[in-house]
Amino acid sequence: MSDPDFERLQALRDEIRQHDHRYYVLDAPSVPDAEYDRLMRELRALEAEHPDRVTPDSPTQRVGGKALEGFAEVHHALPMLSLDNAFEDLDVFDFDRRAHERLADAAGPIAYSAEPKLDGLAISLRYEDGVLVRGATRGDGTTGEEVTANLRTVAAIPLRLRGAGVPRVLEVRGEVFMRKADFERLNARALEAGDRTFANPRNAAAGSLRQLDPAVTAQRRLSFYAYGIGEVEDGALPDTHTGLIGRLGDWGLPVCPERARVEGPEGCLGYYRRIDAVRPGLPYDIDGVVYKVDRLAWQTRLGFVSRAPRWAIAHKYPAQEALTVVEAIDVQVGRTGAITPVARLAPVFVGGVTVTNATLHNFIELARKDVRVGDTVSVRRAGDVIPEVVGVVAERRPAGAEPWVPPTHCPVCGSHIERPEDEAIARCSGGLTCPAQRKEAIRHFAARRAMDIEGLGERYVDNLVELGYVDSVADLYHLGLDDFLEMKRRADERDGVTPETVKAGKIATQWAGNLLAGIGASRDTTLARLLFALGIRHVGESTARTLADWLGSLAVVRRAPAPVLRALPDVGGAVAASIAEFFAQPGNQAVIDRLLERGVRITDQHPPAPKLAERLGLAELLALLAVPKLTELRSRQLAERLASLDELAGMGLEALRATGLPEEVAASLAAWLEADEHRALLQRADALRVELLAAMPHAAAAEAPLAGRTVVLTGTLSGMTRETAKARLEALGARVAGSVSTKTDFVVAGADAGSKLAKARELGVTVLDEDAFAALLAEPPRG
DNA sequence: ATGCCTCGAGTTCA
DNA sequence: CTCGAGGCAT
Repeated sequence: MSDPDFERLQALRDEIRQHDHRYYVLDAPSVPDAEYDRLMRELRALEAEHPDRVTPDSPTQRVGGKALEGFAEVHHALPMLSLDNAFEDLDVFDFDRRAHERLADAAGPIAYSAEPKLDGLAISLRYEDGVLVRGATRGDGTTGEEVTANLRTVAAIPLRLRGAGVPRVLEVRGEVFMRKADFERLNARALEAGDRTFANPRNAAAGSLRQLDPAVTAQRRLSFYAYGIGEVEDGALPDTHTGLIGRLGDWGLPVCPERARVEGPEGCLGYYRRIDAVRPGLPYDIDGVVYKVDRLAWQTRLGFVSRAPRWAIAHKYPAQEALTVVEAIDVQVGRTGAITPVARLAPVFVGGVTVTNATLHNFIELARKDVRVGDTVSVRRAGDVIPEVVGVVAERRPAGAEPWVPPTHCPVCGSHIERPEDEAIARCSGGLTCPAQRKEAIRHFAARRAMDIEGLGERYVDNLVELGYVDSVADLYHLGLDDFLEMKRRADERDGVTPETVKAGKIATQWAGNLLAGIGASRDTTLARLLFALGIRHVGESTARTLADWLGSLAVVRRAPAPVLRALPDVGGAVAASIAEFFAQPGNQAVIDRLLERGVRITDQHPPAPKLAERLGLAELLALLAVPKLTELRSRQLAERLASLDELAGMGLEALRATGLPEEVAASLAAWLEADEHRALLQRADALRVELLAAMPHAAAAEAPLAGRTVVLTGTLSGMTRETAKARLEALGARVAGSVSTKTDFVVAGADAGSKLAKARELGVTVLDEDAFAALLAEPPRG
């Protein structure tokens, strides 16, 4: 390479770096884009002639070439922490007070470094001898993903640090985000190209950074601000956080210009309000501000609580809300008859989506908020998902707006609406005579987690019920092709759909065929699915499984009296009563008979679980009868004097006294036994008890590898669906729960895990990433 | 009695 | 996801 060429190469690189720095770090572009592009093109051409001169820190190396297979894991030597959250002023005062308590020698207010909390992705950048060698996402804080190739394409991230005093090894922590303007440009372009758009800048930034092809990342304009450091070797650093961030800026790293040094909690709150005021004008989205104890030596002394530092806290802004007008308040009738008021809203964009409906939960809640038709209300997406009405803007209430009057009768069937004294939810009393409840019951029956009838969507359920083809779920199983076609024809007629063409007829036939096949395929099912599908109140997937596992067969479940049901784990008085009541209805029994007659077949019935024996001892069952004053202790006493429950049914007050029970217990029991229905219950319960104990297999099944373990799934697994993961875990004997607590044995965290992961860390619960989970499934622990 | 912890049920939008 | 309510440990 000739010297002039080499000089030109260096000059080009320097100039481009200057422009990058001015544009991304100083936010003050010095040349038009076209000029910048020209420089880049020249550099690329020159480098193409001299491939041996291409260095990793050359600006051209930002745009990576080849797509990755996946991301490698990176272990963070110093974990990337999460922060505790403050939501109210009081939380900030508490935070400051705790810091003061641990820094007894701190005279006067503590100085804090305050900065906006950007809504982006936390990353770590490793510089060795000033050159970027590795970039990684935060991941779970301990282990992240290696995204160096993608981060290289982020122009705001210097590939080489400038200036003096750069440590030999320096890990920089900061946030990758997308500016509002860049986000809008990206979405506008996507819209033009017919691609899908991103809901918000955070999603766009996350999606862009996780691109396997760095060339895609390169086309998205991502930004970066440094806000801290990780590992450092061989380097001297300032002794305050403010000084540290200033130094990072000196070395060419972009840092947030809105930073401030404030004193005491009052200073923090002042900053919080100042930023809130300018928030709409900021070029990026934020979800709060962060305060850090400024003096680094003090940070060290304060240390950590589990995974969060005691020297920093994130002060969050309330979730973004938007104002809109209530056009109407409707009520919906759920499967259990629950009446839910829903606000119909003028469409409004909030939290990344357009909202037109928002739940008002129940009458009490609605009355408390006093929402009226015509009101201007504030709407937010609770937990960033489900829209809810936060409150009414009182000043904007139109004159003459009347308080909303809850209906007294079901809008669908006209039955009375009842609300038990101590419950918040009002219910239609119509039961299955109410078409709304019937539809919901059938839809529930057909749902994927229930009988899984493919092809039976909401519209068809509505039509089948409205036109009288289906009254109960059993009716689904005797309809034939012709019935479905006839129904469709009548539905079309009713809706005024144009006369059928030959082609339409063909499509209808195909639809009916598919539905018939779907219904047929659902006939073979499991006991748990069928029990869940029946829609018994208080019996969800989990309870249905408990019933199936412990009792083993439908025959037993359908005639189990409440006390026997109460012997099962997680089944108490309310649940047992609900189940027993369901099966006490002749109509429900008839539906089950018809289901079986029409070919519904339970494939997994088995004898009752052996472990049931210890829960169905005489004493245990006595306690489960729910006789007033008959405590567990007294039940045990009584049981010792009895050979069977039958015997008890024949006992009067005298005989009971003779067993040594205290007078009032004996009296209470005698009174209870007077009722015929109670004696009948006693006998039924005892008969089933004896039968179950006799039917029980003696050999205990081998212990499953994960028996007794509770697992929680969170985030998105790339290798399998949540359903599959759940099934695999359950096959190993584990229980899959929905929320993390101290009882959770471990959490499986996929990508973009949220609050559950945070909670797991807070509680110190073991977290498995996807690889570890795969390993566990491949080789379960023995025993 | 009290306070977790889980489950059930209802919910929105793309 | 969030709420209420049921179950159960303390």
